[in-house]
Amino acid sequence: MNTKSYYSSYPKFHMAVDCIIFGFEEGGLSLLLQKRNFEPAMGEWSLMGGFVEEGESVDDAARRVLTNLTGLKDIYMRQVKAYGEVERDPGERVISAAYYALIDINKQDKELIKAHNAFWVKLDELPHLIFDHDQMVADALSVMREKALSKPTGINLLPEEFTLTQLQSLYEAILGEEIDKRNFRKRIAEMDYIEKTGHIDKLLSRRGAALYRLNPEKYSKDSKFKI
Amino acid sequence: MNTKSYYSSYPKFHMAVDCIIFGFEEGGLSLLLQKRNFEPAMGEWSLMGGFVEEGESVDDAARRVLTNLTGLKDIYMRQVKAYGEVERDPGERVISAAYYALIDINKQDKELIKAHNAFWVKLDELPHLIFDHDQMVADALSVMREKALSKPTGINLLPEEFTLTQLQSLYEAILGEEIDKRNFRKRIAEMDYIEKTGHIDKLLSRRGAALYRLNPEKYSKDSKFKI
DNA sequence: AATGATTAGTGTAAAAACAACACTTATTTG
DNA sequence: CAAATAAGTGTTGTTTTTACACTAATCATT
Repeated sequence: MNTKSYYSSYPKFHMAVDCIIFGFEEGGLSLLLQKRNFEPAMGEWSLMGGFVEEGESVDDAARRVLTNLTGLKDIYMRQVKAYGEVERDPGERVISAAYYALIDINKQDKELIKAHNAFWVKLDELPHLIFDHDQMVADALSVMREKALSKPTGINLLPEEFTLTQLQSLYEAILGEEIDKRNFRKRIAEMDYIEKTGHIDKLLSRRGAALYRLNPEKYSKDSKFKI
Repeated sequence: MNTKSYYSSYPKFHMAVDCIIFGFEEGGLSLLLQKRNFEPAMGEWSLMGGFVEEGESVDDAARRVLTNLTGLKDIYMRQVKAYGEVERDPGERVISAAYYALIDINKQDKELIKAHNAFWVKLDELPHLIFDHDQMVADALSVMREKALSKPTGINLLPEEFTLTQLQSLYEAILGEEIDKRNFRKRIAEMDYIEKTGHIDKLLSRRGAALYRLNPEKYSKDSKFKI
């Protein structure tokens, strides 16, 4: 019996991924958006997306789209959910899985971004996006913030060794709110896998600041983290 | 220009839904599983699934599968995520979105279930499931429990008017752990949208117990709920 | 009528977590 | 040597969470 025939009577659909690419810089997050210079919805703003290819997992498609646009590889991406309304894309039916990523706003291939007519837009200045992309962004933000509260998130955007001020800025950007410095440091001090390296940074401040790193040997999925 | 042609060069995929149907009864949750009497993976255990049809949203496909199996309509279902590994179904490539639902284990169409060769299995006695269905169940449980901690969940499984003991049993089943009675009642007392009706249940206990109901007019998405 | 069984209903106190808050220190620059 | 800058540090009050045990009402049994 030919196993390829079990499902042949069922319909097939275009499957896409849409990437919510958050860019971190001191002061807040931005989103990498595309001003569409192609149909459909030419001239409007949208997330960066792409179609899943034969023989490619949906996760891999998301990674490919991210790499094509930014040149970055091996970036943590997480699926938010799939969006499957019939008319979500008015052109033709497409089911799309949304993924988010968080990257350093200064570490991507500017040429590639320009070639795709993509721009960084601050989170609090977002234009209206096509289709259900506004919803995708809202969902992704909520998932990412939820995660950031209970797992170290985005530490890979900082240098290998970082100051607590840098770490706090990262968290303030992700959460979109200010954090009390003393309370923040108290909480970090409880996590033994974020450890002082003994090195001192002399570039970011006059006084100098202790450098820390995340010790991957001490960190596991069950390690406690609470901001 | 024919809008139907924008995407025509991209591949298409079978799109399925898999339903994690939790059944509530005093004492714990069960899962409605299918002992497959068809290929592929005949004889093995799996979630109840189905293919998305032309002109049908993915959400609607999940609702249809639930209705076909249980006879139940208008049940809250929530998507967990989409699963898109290339080889996840060894027969042929299928992308699947997982949805969970929580229903009353005594309120479904037993004939339909029998016709589908489906059975209720206690959560702590689950067999190994085919493909990535174990992962789907784990993910769904985690999403549902997360939700139950911050939103009233499953109250529709109780009678219109219910006792606090019933509500506590529901929550103990969902969370899979015992809850302190006094602390539980204290927390419920803080939610003004769960209100005493003034009626007394005389069936479930000798003493009789005050009946409560969820007042939908007082309840909104932003209402506080914390177990 | 009294006893036993069953489930409903109730409060307190200790511990832990969280939130608010301001000054001193080290260093560089002018 | 004064000014500027960012790092670093504790305490206190408030809120939240947890642990814990007895009385009340009713029905069934004898």
